[in-house]
Amino acid sequence: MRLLIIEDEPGIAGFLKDGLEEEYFAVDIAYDGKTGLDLALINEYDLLIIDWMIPALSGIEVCRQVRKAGNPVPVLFLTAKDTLEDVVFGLDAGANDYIKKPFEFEELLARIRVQLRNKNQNDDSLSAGILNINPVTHQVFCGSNEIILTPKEFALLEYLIRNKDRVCTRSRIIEHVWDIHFDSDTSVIDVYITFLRRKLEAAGAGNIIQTIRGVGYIIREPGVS
Amino acid sequence: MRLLIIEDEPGIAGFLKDGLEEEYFAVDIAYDGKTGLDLALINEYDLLIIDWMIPALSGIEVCRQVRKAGNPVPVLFLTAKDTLEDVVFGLDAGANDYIKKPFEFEELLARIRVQLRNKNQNDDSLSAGILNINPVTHQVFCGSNEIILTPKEFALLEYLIRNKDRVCTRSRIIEHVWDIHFDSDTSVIDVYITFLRRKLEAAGAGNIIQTIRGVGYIIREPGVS
DNA sequence: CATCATTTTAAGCAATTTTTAAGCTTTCCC
DNA sequence: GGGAAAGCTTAAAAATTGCTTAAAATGATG
Repeated sequence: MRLLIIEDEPGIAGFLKDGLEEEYFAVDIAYDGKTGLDLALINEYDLLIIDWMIPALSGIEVCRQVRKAGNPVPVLFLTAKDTLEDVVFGLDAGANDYIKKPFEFEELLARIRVQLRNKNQNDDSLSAGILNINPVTHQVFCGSNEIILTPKEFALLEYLIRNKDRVCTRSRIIEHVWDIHFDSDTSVIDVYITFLRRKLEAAGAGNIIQTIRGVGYIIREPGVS
Repeated sequence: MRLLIIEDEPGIAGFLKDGLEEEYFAVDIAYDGKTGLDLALINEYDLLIIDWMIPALSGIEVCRQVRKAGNPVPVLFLTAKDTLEDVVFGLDAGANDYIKKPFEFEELLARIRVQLRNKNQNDDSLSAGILNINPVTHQVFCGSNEIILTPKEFALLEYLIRNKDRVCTRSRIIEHVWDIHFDSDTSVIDVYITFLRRKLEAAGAGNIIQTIRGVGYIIREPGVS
């Protein structure tokens, strides 16, 4: 899951990036509104976290421009302000939620999960067939027995399942799971697909990851055509 | 909708103008190529109808100059000629469609409508009849069942559908899908058309790719003549 | 600092896609 | 109807892509 943080205070930005990367998000940072808007329009993020007070272009203006471009990405506002008018103003500009500074990291995480969950109209746990994964505890179950995955393995599987029944292209996987944005001839994806397939197969999930040659991979929900 | 007719025979020009104005088009007429080109460059038309044989500047030259100026306005050629070379020549010069004289007014009207409709198609998913393709996920559906295509097959189908109801010449296909810009006597296109037809037929889409002998191929939206 | 788990790189092999080439069929014009 | 040109089909060669494995790099932990 790929996030963009638009925040001018390096301390807060760095703290957020570290904390979110520990939760296996791919995180980009922009230190002013203009850069942030450019990044948000060029790349495809799963969530934007925008500070209200930032240089070059206000957070609210960034949000408005993103919406104007027809981009429905969830937006979470970070704000010191808390008067009702300001909140209304922000939500009218197209924000999905806001959180007041100072905030608990746990609360931020919870609100991020809410937004990402809304995206797929699912509850907290994601599933595909017999497979069940929990993004909060980072656990994976095949029926009743747990599959132990490394962080990268988990991130890849989570991305595939969040986008189940859709083809995930190699470039999108490398962007959203590895946060690599330039062309490269790495073969990490192949290797991790092999790792995942081996563990899933051993746990009795069968081979649910299908290859779309020349394009990418897909996990299909069985029985739903 | 504003049209420009470039046609030297006053009889035909007048007949077209009257008929099209009855259909609520705004119609300008130029009686020679030079005047027509000036008008086309100065004003903003939604469609140009150009006769092949006109004084001062040939129709094909007008078309080429318009394209050279970066103007993407749809161009419909009126031609008495119907040898293959001439049609190829015209389409390569940037024309979108052609109609042979003598023609039925109804047919001309239908072709005009096709061009104007194509103009405002900004939708993310492309379709032709029962067929639906998604350029983002590289998936193709015939109704509800998916058709698995290789990358080149997909690229070819996408190009044909993006240009549906327009003739796609072999040279344009080889340029846009294969990125080959020099003449070559390859027969890859034939082979891939065969591949595509076989897969589409098997999926129940019928034979929607029509051959225009000596020119290229076209996918027509059913229900539009 | 040494150890262990995780991640990345690289290389050989296998499978699929793409291209080439040849023979066959259809269409068009004389 | 006959010949030529254009398109269709098929099979096999060439090129590309993906899979797998092992080993090297990285990072975390005591």
